[in-house]
Amino acid sequence: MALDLSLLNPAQRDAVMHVDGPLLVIAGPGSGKTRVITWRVAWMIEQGVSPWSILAVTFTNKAAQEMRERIARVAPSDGARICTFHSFGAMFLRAEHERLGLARDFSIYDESDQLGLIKKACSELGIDKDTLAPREIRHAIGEAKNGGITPHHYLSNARSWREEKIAAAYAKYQDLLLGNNACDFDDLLLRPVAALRDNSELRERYANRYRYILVDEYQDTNAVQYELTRLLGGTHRNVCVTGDPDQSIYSWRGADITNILNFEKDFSDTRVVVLGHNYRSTKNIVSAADALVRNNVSRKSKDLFTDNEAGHNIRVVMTQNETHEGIRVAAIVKDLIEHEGIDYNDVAVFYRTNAQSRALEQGLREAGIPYVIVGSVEFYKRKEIVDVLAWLRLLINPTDEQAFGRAIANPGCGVGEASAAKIVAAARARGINLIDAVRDPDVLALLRGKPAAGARAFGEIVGKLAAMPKTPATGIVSQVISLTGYESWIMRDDPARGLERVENVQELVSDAAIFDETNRGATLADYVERVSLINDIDKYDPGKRAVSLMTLHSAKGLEFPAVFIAGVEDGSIPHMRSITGDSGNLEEERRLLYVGITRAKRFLHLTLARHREQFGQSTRNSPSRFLRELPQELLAQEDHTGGLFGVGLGGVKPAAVESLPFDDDVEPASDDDGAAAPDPWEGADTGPGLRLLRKEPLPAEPPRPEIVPGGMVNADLNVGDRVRHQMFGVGKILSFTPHAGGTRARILFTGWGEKNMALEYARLERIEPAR
DNA sequence: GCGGTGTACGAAATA
DNA sequence: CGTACACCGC
Ligand SMILES: Nc1ncnc2c1ncn2[C@@H]1O[C@H](COP(=O)(O)OP(=O)(O)OP(=O)(O)O)[C@@H](O)[C@H]1O
Repeated sequence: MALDLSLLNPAQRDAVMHVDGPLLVIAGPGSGKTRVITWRVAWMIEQGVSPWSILAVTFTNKAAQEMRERIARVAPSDGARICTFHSFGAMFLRAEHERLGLARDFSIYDESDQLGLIKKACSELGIDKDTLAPREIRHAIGEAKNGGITPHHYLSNARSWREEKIAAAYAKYQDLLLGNNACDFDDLLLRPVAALRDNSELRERYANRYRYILVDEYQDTNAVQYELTRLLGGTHRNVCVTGDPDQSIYSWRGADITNILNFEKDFSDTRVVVLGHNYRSTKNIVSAADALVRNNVSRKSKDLFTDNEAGHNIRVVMTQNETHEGIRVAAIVKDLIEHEGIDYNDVAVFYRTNAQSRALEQGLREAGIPYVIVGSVEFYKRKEIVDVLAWLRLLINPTDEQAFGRAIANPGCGVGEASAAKIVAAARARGINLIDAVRDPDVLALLRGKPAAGARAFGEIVGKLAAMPKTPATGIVSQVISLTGYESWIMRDDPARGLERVENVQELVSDAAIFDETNRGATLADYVERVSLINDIDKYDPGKRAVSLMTLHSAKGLEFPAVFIAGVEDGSIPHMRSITGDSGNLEEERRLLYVGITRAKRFLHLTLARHREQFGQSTRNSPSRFLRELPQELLAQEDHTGGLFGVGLGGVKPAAVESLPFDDDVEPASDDDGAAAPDPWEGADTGPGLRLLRKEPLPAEPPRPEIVPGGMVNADLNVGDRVRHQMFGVGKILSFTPHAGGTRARILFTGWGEKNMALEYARLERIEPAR
């Protein structure tokens, strides 16, 4: 148990043994930062610091989990809080919910919940979603929240009609969140920060509780996380932050690299430790990474070196398309396993976007290579899972209208959007929650026919579920599935993929079971909270021998003996949006590749596909510009395209490829560009020829038909008339559209937004225009 | 009003 | 290609 500090180098030891006062550890990749953090915590505990007073914040749940385990192995660390910023926020809000006017079991809204709420806000405010896209509003709100700007603030700074609308939507959105007893991800940080800032008693209490604070990946903290760190640690100043400006890859999420650059100013007398000795990778890999990142101009130069052997060259594998890329990767994996003593576990494949995993998976699968997707296209985001979770969320927080809407629609029970809205409105009006509302005879009396029967059935089920014990979580989860008949509904609703989706639902039950197992005494609320904060699922079989697939972003902090980076092409790495758009940040793309490269211990492969299917059509790609920045003598190029990529990268002719195990492939003859010739199509489409073909601006749209065709009962309605609707109240007619068997009217209702309805079904009542 | 169906549009990364 | 949503029939 005792720590053997001789296993650390002098710089690492300095950092580990620094207990009181601010500490900044700038750690190059593979320099033992993780080791330093875990040992430092262990050291503090050994020095008599109570684990209870330690707060270690990591960036991902995976990192938190790993750190918890590693610390537990070297010190009795029970009681230390090791978590992400967001779970700290959630914990804080739960503990302080009362003083913050929040229900204890508030819901945590993810992006799609947010979008739903924003749409609702727009609709209630009469904001047309074609003029102002809900996504844009969400983006604006996110940005505002990251900068700590309140709706009120936003409005007073609004410079345009557009910004005023966004301000209104922001305010409404915030209201709706409140009404639903919900927080979005940003609120999980913002609300604690506001509370700690405004309440010194609270701040002192928390600062006293957490007398030692560690923040990992500090280069990727945003303004709010920075504020939180200062609020908690500003007084006692026992704050240790670790990070590497060269590995900052989250600026798109508001991460601000100046947080780490200014740490020394924020905390005077900071002890600074720089770790530059890489213990992870071969010389060739370290040199390549170092050469690459030196191309970043806005960067403080920093040394990265290693005593490890030179190792193998970096293989640059050029393939024809993404399928071919998958096949080649699989072939090399097989070769590594057969000839290099590498195990499946030792191999990782990284890519820029989740969508790229498909072809790689296929290649591995067809070669019989086991793999796992780490942080996959999030399990908890699949429709069938979201549906079941909506039921769970509703049971925990019966004021959650988003959850209610989803639960009542899935499985479909004959209650549509409008009837659901009616129940919601009735609940609001009566000040009761949604579960009570849907079981209230007076509320049910507002509906008739199919919706009424459906709502009654729904109410019975949800009532039964609400009465059940909420511990353990698994019981309720399976009850939801069986009582709602969810699985048979899926099979009926989507026969093609029904089976797969049923399996996913089953997997959710196992996930809950694992949760119950590892968190004895935890409730359904705990499970729902965890699910809201984590988007990856506990796999059954963590020790499974398998190749890991993940995005470059989720690779941060990990290491593997053999690494593949797929799609090293312009447009992918760097991503298209960073090349074209002005918001793009090429340096961050370079850092992303840097992070990927430095995950490799011994074998590194960069693969390229000449063609890639995107949106159903083929694109042609050039090698990543970053390849030219790597020392060419460290690269071993392998062309499996028959010269489709043209001349070698960086102007160096491809070296005669060493005899490779895969040369017996039949390569289709190159049917297009020859080796040195420029692509015949490239550059041409920007020529003047095409510009002449540009379409003339479209003629202005013909005026909409103003008058109702067809002799309906309501035929005397006109655009602009005010009408009353049974459910939506008073509204104004915007337009009519003829359709088979009658007429539809687009009507703007106050408080409900725009609705499109068939006149023969909507029992509209005309109100005399007030003249 | 509900639910089925056709189509227009769209995906960078994560808590 | 896959999905979200607008549209239309009942
Ligand atoms: N003093 C040391 N002597 C030998 N090996 C070490 C030493 N310190 C760390 N290592 C090894 O170096 C590797 C990288 O360490 P670690 O994962 O802590 O790096 P890191 O700085 O967290 O990397 P990154 O910032 O890239 O995530 C690990 O395999 C670790 O065991």
